[in-house]
Amino acid sequence: MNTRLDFFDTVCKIVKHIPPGRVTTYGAVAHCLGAKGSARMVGWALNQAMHRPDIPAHRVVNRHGLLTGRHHFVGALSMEQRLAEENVQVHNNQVQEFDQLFWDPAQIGEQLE
DNA sequence: CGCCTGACGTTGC
DNA sequence: AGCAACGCCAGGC
Repeated sequence: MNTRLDFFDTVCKIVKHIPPGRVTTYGAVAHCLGAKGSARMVGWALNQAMHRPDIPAHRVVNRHGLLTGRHHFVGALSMEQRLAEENVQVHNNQVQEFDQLFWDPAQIGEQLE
């Protein structure tokens, strides 16, 4: 219950704080939530959050930098397409320079700084 | 009420 | 280094 709102709320905030041209992973968000072992829950939460325009879920990918959730995107624009608009090089559903474009949720404070 | 699935990650082999 | 199995937690059937 509260856990759901807490998880959802935190994921929501983190994803919204993801800077453009940057991508993060479910595990990184989960780790920030304190549920590092529940990376799946992040995807689940995002599934609920992606329905909101303020939630750029397309910037969240798996540990391999692969756009695993693009099949869940009902929009005409696919994740790779949107990421491409963000100057993020994506090829075959895989983010190029993923290690370079990787953004950690812990950097939120730094971004605000 | 119990089992399976799911936008993942880590550890073991 | 690559592949397989297990673990998480909640939702759906």
